[in-house]
Amino acid sequence: MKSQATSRERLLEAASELFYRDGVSIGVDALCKAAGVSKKSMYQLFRSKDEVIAESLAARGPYYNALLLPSPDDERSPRARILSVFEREDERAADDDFFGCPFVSTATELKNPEHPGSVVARHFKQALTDFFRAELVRAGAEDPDTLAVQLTMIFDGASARAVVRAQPLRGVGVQLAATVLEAAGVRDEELAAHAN
Amino acid sequence: MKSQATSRERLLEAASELFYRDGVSIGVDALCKAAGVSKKSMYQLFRSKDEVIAESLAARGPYYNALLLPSPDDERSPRARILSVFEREDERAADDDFFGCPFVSTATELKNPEHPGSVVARHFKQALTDFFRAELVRAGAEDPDTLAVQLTMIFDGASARAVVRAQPLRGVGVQLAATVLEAAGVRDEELAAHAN
DNA sequence: ACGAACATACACCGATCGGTTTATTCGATC
DNA sequence: GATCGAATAAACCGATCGGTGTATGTTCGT
Repeated sequence: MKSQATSRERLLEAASELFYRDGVSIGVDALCKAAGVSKKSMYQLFRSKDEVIAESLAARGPYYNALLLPSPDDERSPRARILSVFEREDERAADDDFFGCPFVSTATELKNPEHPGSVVARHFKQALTDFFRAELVRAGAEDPDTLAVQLTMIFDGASARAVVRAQPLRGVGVQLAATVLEAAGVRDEELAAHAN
Repeated sequence: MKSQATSRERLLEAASELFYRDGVSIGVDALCKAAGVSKKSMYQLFRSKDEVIAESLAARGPYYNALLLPSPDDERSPRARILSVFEREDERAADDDFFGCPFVSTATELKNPEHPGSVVARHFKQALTDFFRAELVRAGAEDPDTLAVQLTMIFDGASARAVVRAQPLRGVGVQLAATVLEAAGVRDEELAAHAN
C-alpha cells in the first residue's frame, strides 16, 4: 500500500500544502504527483480543481485553528487567551515558509468572492472572529462584536506585514492587540472581578 | 495613432488594472491585447513579464498614494490626516472591484519575496508607514515608529477583511485607528498645544 | 522618392493548463 | 483459477503559458 491515508486524504493534504506554498495556480498534474494519486482518481473523487481548492481549505481549517487558538481547558484569562493567538501568529510569521493566513491568501488569489474556496475562507475568518467575541463576552467587554472584528483586522494586518516581508518588528501585533484590549477595559483582573 | 499615450504607458496602465483585477497570472497575450500593443513591442520594452509586473506596480504606486493620502497642503491636524486615510480606504473597500491593497495582493500572489514585484510592494508599504510616522512626529507622539507600523497593520487588516468579503461593518477600521491614536495620546488639540 | 527604423500581425516554440480517455495492472471475491 | 472493480500510468484533447522569429506594412527624415 502507498500509505495509511486514503487517496482522498492524501490529496487534500498535498493540496493544502501546495496551494498554500505555491498558490492555487499550481497545476493538477503537480498536485496529483505530490499526493501519489492518479489524475483519474482525483477527478472521480472531486468534480473539479476548484472543488479540491475549497475542500482542502475546509480541511485545513480545523488544523489551522488548532495551531492558533488556545485549548478550551486553558484556564488563563480571556485577555491572555486572546493575546496568545497573536503571540503564536508572531512566531509563525517569522518562518520563511510563512505566506500569510491561508484563508486570506486564497481569497486574494481567487479574486471571485463567490468561488467555493472564497466561501470557505470567509467562514473560517468568521470562526476566528467568533473566538475573539466569545472571549470578550467572557471578559465583560462593552462592545464585543466590534472589538472582535477589530482584533481580526489586527490579526490579518500582522499577517500582511509578514507577507510583504517588512523589516521584522516582532511583537508589534501583540502589542497592538494589547493596546486595544486595554482601551476597551479588558484586563486580566476583569474576569476575576466579574466572577467574585 | 492609437492614442496619446506611448506604448509603454498604455502597457503599464493596462498591466496595473489587469494584474490587480485578475491577478498576476493573467497572460501576456491578454495583456498586450488590452493595451493595444504587440507582444513583440512589449518584449523590447521590457525584459520579461516579471519586469512588467514590477514596473506596473511601481507606476501604480504614486497614483495609489495620491488616492489615499491627504494632499500636503491639507491643513488639518495629523490625527485627522491619518484618519482620512482609513476613511478613504473604507470607501474604496465597499466597491465590488476592490481586491485589497494592490501591493499586498501582488506580494501574496508572487510568494517569492525577492521577486522584483515583491520588492516594489515592500517599498510602497514602507511609504505608507513613513507617512504615518511623519504625521505622528508632527503630533508629538511618543513612539512614532511602532505606532506607524501598527497603523499600517490596521490598514492592511481592514483591506484583508474587505477581500474575504466579511459582512461589511463599515467604519470599524477608522474606529480602530482612532482608538489607537487616542491610546497614544494623539488628539486634535495636541498639535496646537505643541505649536503654542 | 528613397531607405532606415519601427510597429504591427501572426506563426511558431516547447511546456503546461484543466480535464478525458484508454489500456493495463492489481487485489479481492467467488 | 476465473472474474470483476478499482486504481494506475500515460496518451490525448484544445487552449493557453512565456517568449521568439518572420514577414508585412507604416512612418519618418532626407
